[in-house]
Amino acid sequence: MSVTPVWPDELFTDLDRTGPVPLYYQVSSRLEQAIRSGTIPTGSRLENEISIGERLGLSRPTVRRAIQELVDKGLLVRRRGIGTQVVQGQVSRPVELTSLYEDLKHGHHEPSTEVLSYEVIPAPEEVAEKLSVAVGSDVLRIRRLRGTDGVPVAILENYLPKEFTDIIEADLKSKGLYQLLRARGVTIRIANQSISARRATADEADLLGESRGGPLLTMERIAFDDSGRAIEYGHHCYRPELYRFETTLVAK
Amino acid sequence: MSVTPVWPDELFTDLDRTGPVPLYYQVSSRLEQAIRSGTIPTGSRLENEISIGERLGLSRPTVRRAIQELVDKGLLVRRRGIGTQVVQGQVSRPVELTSLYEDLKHGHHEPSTEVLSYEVIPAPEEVAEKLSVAVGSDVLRIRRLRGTDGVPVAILENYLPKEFTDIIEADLKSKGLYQLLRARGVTIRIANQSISARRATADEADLLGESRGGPLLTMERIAFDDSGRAIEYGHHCYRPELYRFETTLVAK
DNA sequence: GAGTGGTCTAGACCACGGC
DNA sequence: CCGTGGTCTAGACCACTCT
Repeated sequence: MSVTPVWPDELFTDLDRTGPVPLYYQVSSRLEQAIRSGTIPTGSRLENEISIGERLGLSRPTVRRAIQELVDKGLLVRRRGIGTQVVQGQVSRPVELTSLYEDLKHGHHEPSTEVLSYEVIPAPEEVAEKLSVAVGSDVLRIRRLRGTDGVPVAILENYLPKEFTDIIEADLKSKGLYQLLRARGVTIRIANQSISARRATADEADLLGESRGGPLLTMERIAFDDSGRAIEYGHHCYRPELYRFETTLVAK
Repeated sequence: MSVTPVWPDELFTDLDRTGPVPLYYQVSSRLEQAIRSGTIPTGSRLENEISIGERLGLSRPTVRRAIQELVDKGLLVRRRGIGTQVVQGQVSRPVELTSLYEDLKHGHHEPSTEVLSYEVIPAPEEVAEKLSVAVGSDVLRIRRLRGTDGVPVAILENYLPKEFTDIIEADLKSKGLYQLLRARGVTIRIANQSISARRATADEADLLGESRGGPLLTMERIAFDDSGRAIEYGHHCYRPELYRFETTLVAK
């Protein structure tokens, strides 16, 4: 029974079966759009998976996969014997594998970057260990001051293996580090992050316009490419009034 | 060709096809165990999905799903045309949807809890909004001091709707909040978290044994149950030398 | 060309929740 | 009891990478 609420049929009329975009992705992204825009209201129930498949001309596994994507994002909830519901009242905003630059850009702010230093140095023990290179071998060290709308937000300190020394210093002013790596054919696949806090040093406080000894939000990250090779080790600190890490967690 | 490294056949000999545990889960958890223990070395390649399926007597989708679980956890990397590899050299430790109590317990520490206050109060505006209840309606407020091995680590402040006032104050000393909610039949499914930092107040500094005005790591969380209803709003602060949030991010 | 993962189909049976 | 999602099968075709 149940007055299964439906969406306008037009939402899914023109699925492209020839192009490179997977069907499940076309369905899930349009569904997500419809939910976020309110076209499908929060709390409403979806039809069962088989009916949806029939209406869209898709098999059940394909429909399931589309739905699963949104369950993983925290937009839908499935309960056996009950059905699938749009989660009530919240916007979910996951921590994503992007750099701060892209975070800010998507947030409709104007990011700015000042390159504080750009140099090749012998790897200190800590950095060598994180990047899995020999202590004392050449590594590229980049230190940047990142701001938004003219206000300093974060100090970014990054270390990369020496073959990346051809990253142009000038490019760092207008592009994110990950963007430059992608342009070089390097895709960051996995990152281990550790978030904590500490006091600002005098140097950091001056750069960020904070009081000396004031609290800073810190993030350490080691990023790996497809093959599991360590590409970047970063140690960043943020002004806590201006930045925070937001996550949506979904229990399995 | 490739010298496809294999695992000992014994690893997967006794799959249980009758019990309630899904086959893909049996495979992925044993595979994970084998990787974490080093039985399958980092960097090694797995056989292709079809061969694995034949060896285990499973269909390809089932094998794929098992592997996908570990890809999502950041233990394996798949590349089209190449194969599946164990990621090199790292332990991944995701932020999970558990409470601090369970985090500490799994970390082989002895967690302790002191209930600082336990009271029903009229909901302040901020709390009412987060829990989607009327301003001034009754909410349960719990404030706890969490320590490990006798050292204070965090101050946990939680708000719950009034129907949870039957959570026994005494139970909070020995059990986590989520554990108590589960025992009441409430499953936390989705949580929105926001991590940042700020100065400690005098009160907080005294409780945590920190210097006044020192940095604190903070986490705000709203947790929802299956139906999307807000169950808990929490505002926690941690001593940054003793606690941090670790995540493994995997690009899709 | 050979081998790999990425996607998709059309069924099947089961477990769980509500009636 | 019925309807739901959860799992599983046995195929198929395609895109990509390496040789």
